[in-house]
Amino acid sequence: MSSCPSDYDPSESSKSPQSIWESGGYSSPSQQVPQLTSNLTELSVDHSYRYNGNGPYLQITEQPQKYFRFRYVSEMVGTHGCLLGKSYTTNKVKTHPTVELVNYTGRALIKCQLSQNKSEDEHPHKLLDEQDRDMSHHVPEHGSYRVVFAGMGIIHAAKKEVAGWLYRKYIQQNKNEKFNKKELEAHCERMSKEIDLNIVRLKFSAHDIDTGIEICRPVFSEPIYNLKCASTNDLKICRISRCYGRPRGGEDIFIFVEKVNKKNIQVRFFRLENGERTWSAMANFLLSDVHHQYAIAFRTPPYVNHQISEDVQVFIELVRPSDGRTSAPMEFTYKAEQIYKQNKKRKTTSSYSSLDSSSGSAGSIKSISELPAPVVFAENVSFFYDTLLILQPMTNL
Amino acid sequence: MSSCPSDYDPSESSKSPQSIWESGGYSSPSQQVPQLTSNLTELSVDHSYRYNGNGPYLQITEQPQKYFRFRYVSEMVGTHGCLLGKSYTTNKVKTHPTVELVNYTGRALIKCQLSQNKSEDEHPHKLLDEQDRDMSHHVPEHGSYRVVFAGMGIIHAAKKEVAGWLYRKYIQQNKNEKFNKKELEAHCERMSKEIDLNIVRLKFSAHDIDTGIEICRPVFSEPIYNLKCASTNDLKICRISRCYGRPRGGEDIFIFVEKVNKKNIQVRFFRLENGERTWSAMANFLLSDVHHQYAIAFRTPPYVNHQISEDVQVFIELVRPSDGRTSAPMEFTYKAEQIYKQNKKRKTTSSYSSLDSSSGSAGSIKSISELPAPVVFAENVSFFYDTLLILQPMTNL
DNA sequence: CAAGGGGTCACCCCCTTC
DNA sequence: GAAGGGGGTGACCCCTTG
Repeated sequence: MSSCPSDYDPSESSKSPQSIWESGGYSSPSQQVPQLTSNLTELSVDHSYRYNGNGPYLQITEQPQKYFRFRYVSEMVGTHGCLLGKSYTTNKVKTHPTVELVNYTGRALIKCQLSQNKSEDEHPHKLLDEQDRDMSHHVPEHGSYRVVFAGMGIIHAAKKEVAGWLYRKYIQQNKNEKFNKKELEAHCERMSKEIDLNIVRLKFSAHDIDTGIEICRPVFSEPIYNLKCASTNDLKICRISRCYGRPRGGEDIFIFVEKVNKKNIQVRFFRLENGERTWSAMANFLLSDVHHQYAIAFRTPPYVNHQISEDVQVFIELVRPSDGRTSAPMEFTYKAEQIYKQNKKRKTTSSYSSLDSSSGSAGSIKSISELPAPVVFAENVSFFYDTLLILQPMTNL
Repeated sequence: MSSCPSDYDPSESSKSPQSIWESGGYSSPSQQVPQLTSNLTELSVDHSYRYNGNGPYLQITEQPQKYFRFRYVSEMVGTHGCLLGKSYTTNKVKTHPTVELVNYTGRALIKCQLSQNKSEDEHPHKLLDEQDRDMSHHVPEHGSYRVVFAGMGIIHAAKKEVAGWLYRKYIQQNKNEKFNKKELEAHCERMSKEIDLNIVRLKFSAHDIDTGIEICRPVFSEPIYNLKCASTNDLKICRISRCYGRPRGGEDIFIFVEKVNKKNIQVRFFRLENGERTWSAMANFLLSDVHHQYAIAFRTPPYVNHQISEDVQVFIELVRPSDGRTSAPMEFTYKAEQIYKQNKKRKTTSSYSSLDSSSGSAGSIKSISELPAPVVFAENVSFFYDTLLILQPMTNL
């Protein structure tokens, strides 16, 4: 297994408790390939595709995009775009998941199916290709073993259908065995809860065109996450109420974010120097500061050094503890305070505790060029140069 | 009708296109009262309850609360609280909708049903009282004609069931008539769309205990709005990113709000002097500034006078154009700018157009006591007195 | 139309307080 | 536990833009 030449190594991912019920066989009702085996532990036909150094193998040359919206059948009235290739995210040229059969000369059938993420078992969701078939398989053209899977969609199975689907699958694969109906139902019910309906992988397999026997081990794509789910979606900071602050921290910032789970979200500040994170700190907020999954009010963390003599550019990102995933970072600047800028190192701590008198400003911004690029509101800038009116007379006193 | 002594006047509210299908009769399957009439235009039995100056009448002595969450049957597993009286919102003493039969001496049956808002027709939603019956009716104790309706809930009918409900209602009320099935279905389908499922009224009626005949005109409560609906719910500003700004406006503020509809929401600034709104202005924002129904980023409007010499306390409120309803106001302060405070009235307009150099502060706050009470974040205050550090050295130059 | 989105309906749970 | 709320989720239904 570890000798598989694919760049994706699924070796750590076949420990699902599902295996005994799912087995390794394919159960598509509409496929030409006969039922291969109903017991994965035997691996009786699997010997043929053990990679031996120069045998045929499948290679994914274009991974699918990482995030995609899984659609319910009821949403399939029109079209909503298909699964694109990963490189589309960077270059704007549309690609599609692509697989290549290497070291093979005969005719072959390349199939694509949905697999679970934590195991290699079939996923209850369905692939929908352009022709509205529920399973997608392509014959490579003569001479080329590269197959582009264009026009695929991921059809979200209804949650409550999953247990029944597992049950029927088991019955069909174990026709001769006897079983306790109640027990099997309960088991399928439990198993259905183990399947993550918001992550799938593409499983590509190559088959002899006549016998249907697998030519080599199947390959699995990188996981595809459901774009419309708060636990797997893309994290994003959409807007920020201000993108500068004092090194001492403790200031309130409001951010607008894409759907998050209040119990599974953090806001991290970090500094990047030569590509390395030299400092990081979590922003402070309570569960109740997460407003309906779409906005967060938090307190800025203090920077490592409160007495910086120059502005420090840092970044803010969302972090989802459950999977460690982070959002694209937003820029944030810790503004050097005037007294430290001018090398006045006098102690000022005592004045912090005074509440009764103060004059206020939002920071100590000396020049518009020090400000981070206005990532969200270009108009925010007006906020700064307008205050010229106020401070000029004062400094001229 | 206008001579009805009830403090609620429903005279403008019986113009629904539903009338011909719904008619004025009651169609509860479990009631003792026989079908009265199937044609409201006749009003054949209605003469009995025409108020003639000293006849009996019904009077609502406690209106129902204005906002209440309508629950689906599926949500009725436990209990989720019942419909309270309107005065509960102000005093914290629990009351319930209450009605009184005046100028009557015999025994009577007082019933409560749900009616639509724009017409007096029955509402597809159901009343659920303590005993889980789908209709509520109380007999007044001897000597007292005041009835307290406690323990009622409003059961939300499924939207797709409404057309069928209308259809069955019509069939039952017009047993002898012949009709075109297709046409009637289409009509009911259309009619069902006219019923607002997020507003109901309570309809109280008084009946002779033996004959079931109505003793007087029924009374209708003030409308009750579904608390969980973005077009009828309570508007609320939950949080604000800052509650002060410059008189010229144009500053960005983020607010967290309860569910709003982006096409049906405005942010209004206004000034209150001796209880009168002496100034008001709408904040500026685009549809895209409303973030997923729960947050709004807007630009402050300029105050009527840019050159105020003293801080001006105003208010911010949400406004829903569709029904004119507003949220509780939040305090906001237009801070007088330093130059005008010190009576320096020199022209400074030319410097507005300069972009290349500026030094900034958020305003010209001179004293913490000028700040509005911290409505949301008490800790916001630290923001101000901390800046003491920055400005003090500058003004002392 | 295609390709993306966002909102909504019902329903399902989860908290708090006693 | 019940009572009295509240928030989140699956499935579905729309709407913008080109």
